[in-house]
Amino acid sequence: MGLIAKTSDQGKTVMACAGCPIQHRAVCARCDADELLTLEKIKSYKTYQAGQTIIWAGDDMQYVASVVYGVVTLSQTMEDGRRQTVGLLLPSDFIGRPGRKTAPFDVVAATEVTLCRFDRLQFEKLLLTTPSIGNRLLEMTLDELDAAREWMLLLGRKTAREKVASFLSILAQRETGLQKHPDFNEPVSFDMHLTREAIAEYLGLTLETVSRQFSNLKKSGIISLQGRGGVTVPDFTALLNETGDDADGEMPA
Amino acid sequence: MGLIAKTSDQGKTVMACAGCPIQHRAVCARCDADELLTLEKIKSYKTYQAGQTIIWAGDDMQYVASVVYGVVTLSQTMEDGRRQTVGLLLPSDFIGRPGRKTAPFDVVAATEVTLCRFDRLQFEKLLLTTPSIGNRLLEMTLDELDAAREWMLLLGRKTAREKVASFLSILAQRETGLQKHPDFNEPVSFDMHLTREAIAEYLGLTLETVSRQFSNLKKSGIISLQGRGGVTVPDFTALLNETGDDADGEMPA
DNA sequence: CGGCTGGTTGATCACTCTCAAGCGTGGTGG
DNA sequence: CCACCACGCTTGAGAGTGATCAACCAGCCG
Repeated sequence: MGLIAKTSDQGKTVMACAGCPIQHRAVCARCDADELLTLEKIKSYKTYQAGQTIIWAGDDMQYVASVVYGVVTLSQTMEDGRRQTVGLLLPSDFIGRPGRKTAPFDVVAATEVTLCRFDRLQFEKLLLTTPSIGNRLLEMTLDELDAAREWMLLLGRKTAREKVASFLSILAQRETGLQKHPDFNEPVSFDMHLTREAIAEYLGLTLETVSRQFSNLKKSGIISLQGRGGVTVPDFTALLNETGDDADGEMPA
Repeated sequence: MGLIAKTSDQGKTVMACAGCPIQHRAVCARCDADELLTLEKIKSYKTYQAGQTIIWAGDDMQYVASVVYGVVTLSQTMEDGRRQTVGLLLPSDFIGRPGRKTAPFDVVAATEVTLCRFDRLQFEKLLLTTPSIGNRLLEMTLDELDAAREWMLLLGRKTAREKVASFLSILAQRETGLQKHPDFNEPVSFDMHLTREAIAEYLGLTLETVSRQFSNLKKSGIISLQGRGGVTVPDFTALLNETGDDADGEMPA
């Protein structure tokens, strides 16, 4: 990917911020050269395998981090094993919160994941003196709050079919980087990365119901599947019609 | 309530920040005397009647605001009328977001509500120069994000009975200002303020199901009702056992 | 008194869950 | 090389929870 990267003697990958693929969307997006230099001093990269739990709910968090590659989920588990995924973090999203020592949720690598980590205490100190980070973090947190609230509508009110269609349309938009007015008539293809079980945990369904809805959408000609996570949407507008959302251009702001 | 208050000639109530009941929890909690003076210049109070919609989704937001008295809900509506409440704002909670011009959700006064409003543009300017506001707002937003994610577990995975019990326990804690280790054996009484319909919109249920679950909890001796919103919980631990959450001390941080 | 609003309760329906069997692909070892 | 197993996925049958439709009740106000 044309990154300036090398592997240090501790086995941790070191990259220059300059070549970072998420530099213009991450928490550091508005930092100037000096500030980036400061961040470089306290950052470290770490890669996790698919399925690995990065932090367990209740654990101490020594780091905050940005997702560089891969998909991370935040999940909650009830005593009897019921699980709900409460956040889906894609590259440039931020993990952790200044001022909180313990993790409120399980943080799980859904695919192979690379994080850009900052020591939490040093990051907190930096926040006090660097408004460009604090303001960007506030902005990202407000966006995530809006997204969480959108998701509450899905969880509380949508049917299984609408949930699956919404999931696919959101993934399609984020994965393919569709902008505000994509060509709705072009077929869209992408990879889901997630298992049926992970999808079910996110949608508040069982994996069987998710599977059935995929079959239904396939039967309706809304999507087609190519083994192991591949999806093609021949007509994106048709998919949007299945989500239950306002048909007309309510694209993410 | 012992407030330094008077009504101006425009019919708007004016209060000094000094006597404000939410001063130590609101967005201005960490402001010094000078900063409060600046805020006083751009603030105005406004009261709304129960049931009134303060802002419709999509409307321009001229103000951001703090809730001073009353209960405010944020809700989303689908084309066919399905509605989901995605936020319950109590006194000291913050409405609106810097940097966004239009409201993403309906903002509704569930009870009579008094807001302390700030002109949005002036507030945004203030944010750039006053880290004590920005940091407090970040903190509050992160708390709301955590709360929203807790609610996602409720919406996605809990049974109707667990939802109603969770609602009551949360309300009990916020309404009575219970601290981390309240006396669980003391009876707790409070007022729900919300109609069955508003509760149902928040819990992702129908009002009939909510009503039935109240009846069930009453039959089980978990709660008793005294007409028009009054609730008594004789044994708070018994209520917590019905929420599906970890029984042991998982109090909000 | 009658209408209105919010709440309760009942009967039935349907969507999703649960339990269970079966399929396909990829990996391992005899 | 093929048998076997493991894992993720699909599909089916039946059960259960909550939605829907509907009647009724209580308090309030004109």
